[in-house]
Amino acid sequence: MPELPEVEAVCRKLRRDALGALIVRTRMLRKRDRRLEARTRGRRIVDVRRRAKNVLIHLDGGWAVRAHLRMTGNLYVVEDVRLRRETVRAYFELEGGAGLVFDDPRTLGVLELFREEELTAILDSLGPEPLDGEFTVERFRETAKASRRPAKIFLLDQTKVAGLGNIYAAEALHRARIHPGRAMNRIGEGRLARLHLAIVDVLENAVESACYAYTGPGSYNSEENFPVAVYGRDGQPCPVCDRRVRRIVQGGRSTYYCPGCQRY
DNA sequence: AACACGACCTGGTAGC
DNA sequence: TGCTACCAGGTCGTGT
Repeated sequence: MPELPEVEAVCRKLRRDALGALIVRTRMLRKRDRRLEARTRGRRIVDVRRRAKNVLIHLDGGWAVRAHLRMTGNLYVVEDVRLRRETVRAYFELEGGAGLVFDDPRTLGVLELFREEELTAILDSLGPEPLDGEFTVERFRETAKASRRPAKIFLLDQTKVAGLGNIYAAEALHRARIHPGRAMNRIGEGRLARLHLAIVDVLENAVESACYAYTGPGSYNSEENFPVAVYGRDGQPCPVCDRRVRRIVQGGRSTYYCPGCQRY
């Protein structure tokens, strides 16, 4: 489910609710996660950070948990760890009875334990963070020039820009008025700069509404929280020009765009 | 380098 | 009501 803004919201909530907490017990309900049980017990959560769509839970002693929520994952703290949802895949029982829960109905998410040094090596392959200074127009232009891929596909590549997913890639292209099928290296300087700005704007707005509105599973990206212009609005009028939004398939996934606003 | 596909999984919903 | 088919916010690996 989550793209950068939702993952950011998750991280902020975890910092608020779990920072400094001691993990007294860990229960992994899936075999493939069991490796984490022994090594997380008795450790304290010293930091929670985000890199791209990864949630990084730093523990004392130089360990870190990398959580990737993929399509349906969610991480949150419950006051009473004994109150459990069906779809919970893992929980870290915290000192005092609260629980840090990894909820993941579709079980596509990832939980991994690393030494801090290993973690940095893995995260280094990701592209620049769009809301940090490292995502400059120059850098964006350079990678764009080197790629003939359609814009939408390019934006989903986490080594080019970190954190965009299917929704915000579509929204950024709409805001920049660029057709999702346009080859990256054929977009002119001005429009490229516009796209760069659109990515930052869309994500900043979405972070704001995600952090404000995100309260638990299934509750984000509803129309009130983040008014999408095109995503999921096949056949409905574009809020800018009133033409009907279209759905196409790129790389096996839906792309929504407005044929009126977004030109090649 | 790009593309097409399948794999990983479960659940919701539209249509018959 | 009950079945089927298709859809889903992500990523990785394989083959062409």
